[in-house]
Amino acid sequence: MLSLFTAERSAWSAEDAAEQLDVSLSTAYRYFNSLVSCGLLDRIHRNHYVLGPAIIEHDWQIRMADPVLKIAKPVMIDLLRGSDGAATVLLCRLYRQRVMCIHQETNRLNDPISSYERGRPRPMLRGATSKIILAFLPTRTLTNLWRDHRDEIAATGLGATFEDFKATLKVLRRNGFCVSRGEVDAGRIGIAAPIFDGSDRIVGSLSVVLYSTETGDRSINRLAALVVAAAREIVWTIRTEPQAAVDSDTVVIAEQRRA
Amino acid sequence: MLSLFTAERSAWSAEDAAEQLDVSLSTAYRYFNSLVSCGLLDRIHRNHYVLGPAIIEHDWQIRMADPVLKIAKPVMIDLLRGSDGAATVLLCRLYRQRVMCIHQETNRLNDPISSYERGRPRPMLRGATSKIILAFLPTRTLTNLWRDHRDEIAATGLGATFEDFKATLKVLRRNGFCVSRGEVDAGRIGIAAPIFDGSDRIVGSLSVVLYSTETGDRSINRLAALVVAAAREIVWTIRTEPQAAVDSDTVVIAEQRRA
DNA sequence: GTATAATTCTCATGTAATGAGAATTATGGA
DNA sequence: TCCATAATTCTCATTACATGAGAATTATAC
Repeated sequence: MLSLFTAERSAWSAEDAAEQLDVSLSTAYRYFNSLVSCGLLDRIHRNHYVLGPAIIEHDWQIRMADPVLKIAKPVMIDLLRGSDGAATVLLCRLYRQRVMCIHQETNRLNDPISSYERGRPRPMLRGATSKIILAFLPTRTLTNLWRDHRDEIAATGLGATFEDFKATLKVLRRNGFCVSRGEVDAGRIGIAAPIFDGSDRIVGSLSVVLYSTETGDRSINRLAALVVAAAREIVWTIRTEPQAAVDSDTVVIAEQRRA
Repeated sequence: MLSLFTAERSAWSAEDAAEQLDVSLSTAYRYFNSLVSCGLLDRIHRNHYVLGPAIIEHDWQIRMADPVLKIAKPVMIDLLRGSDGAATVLLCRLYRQRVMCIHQETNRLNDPISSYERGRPRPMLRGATSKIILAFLPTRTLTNLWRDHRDEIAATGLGATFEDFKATLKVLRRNGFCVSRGEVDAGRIGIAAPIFDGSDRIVGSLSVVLYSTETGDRSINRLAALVVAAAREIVWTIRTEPQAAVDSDTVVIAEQRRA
């Protein structure tokens, strides 16, 4: 039911929801009432239901206390310090065949470098942030992607055939990081490294976005190494200390490990 | 189930959840699996469940497309323009006997004036943002608040007896806005006006937070009038044009009405 | 490779959801 | 203030699903 609500359609009537979900009107009202009572939806006006305050509250909770973010944030802040000029560091993840930004740190608050925003779905096939994830996806998933998006894959230059596509990704995989130029936002360079879960499955990526005009090849190489190291640190910490991430001493522990 | 997850306890095991919810272990796993499959929860590690990516995504959707925010944002931006010096404009709402910030606009991105953050629960009894809401709560609700928080209410100076408490709120109500100094954040002044729903029930407030040192009495009076007018505009627009708020021309309509 | 904790599955029992449509309520306009 | 009407809630027979207990299976870390 919650997935009815999107940026394209932020409000629903009970009647429209009933039709969309193929349930009766009274069932739709029941669903709405149930979700309104726990705050996930809100009724702003007669027959207008929207996403509710519990979403906002839980998002704050994630920002404040999510174990993965607790680990990743200080690492991202360090990475930002290691970047010259304007930079944004992104932590993104795979979700629903899209790449979504989970957290960012930037040194340009007043003038955003990147179109990535927390929660915003981004293209799966463009940009270092996404391509480094692609590189580590299982073949089965790539097969599905190829079947559904072959024209777009070809258009991005990732490969005109499935074999080419896989070969391109294999190179990225061997490389361990990905550099892209202007694929999502013009005049930007993205450098990204993969983030894995405890079973070595790809779950996301860590990336830095910079202005092309401020970034030479020497910087790119230096930063790529920093990004890869930072991503590894995040992975390793999550893997070995998931419980510590829940505790309020996490930042201290992470700092000690880095020293 | 979702309400298990708070800033204080961001991760749960199935066993702890089962105990907390007074259900069997297999039922807890079922709940977890159901919520993980729709993205509201995530499993970050063996036996570690946290809030999931759907929350982040839906929060982005709210920020992008919520009908109330679409109406309120331009009004808040205008109000910010009418503020001298450092200022933050807050849109807050009542939720679960707390006041929660829904949106803010500030001219000090690098140096936050206010401890209010989107999604963060704030005190119900301190600060203009909350007190103007209190002023318009039904007596039944005030009675409950008095019963549960009488010492704190007295400590804030709102009233040593229930009658005093109600009298204080009546003054605020008559006033139509509230000014507070340093009640939530030291060295700050807050000026707030109420936001009502379509049936004239209090649902939130619009406020401006400023540095005390930058703000004289003349400014306060001028801004109070601006805040009250802005809040009224928001209320009126939501009430008369809820459908328009969903359409992408909302901002245009709101601008035309103000001209 | 293996012990063990975590997780999934099975099944009998118990509980809740659903749709259709009547009854009630809230709202906006005259 | 009144009233028509859309929105919402309620009722009830029917249908479907949830639950707990505990066995079976899987994943993980050493």
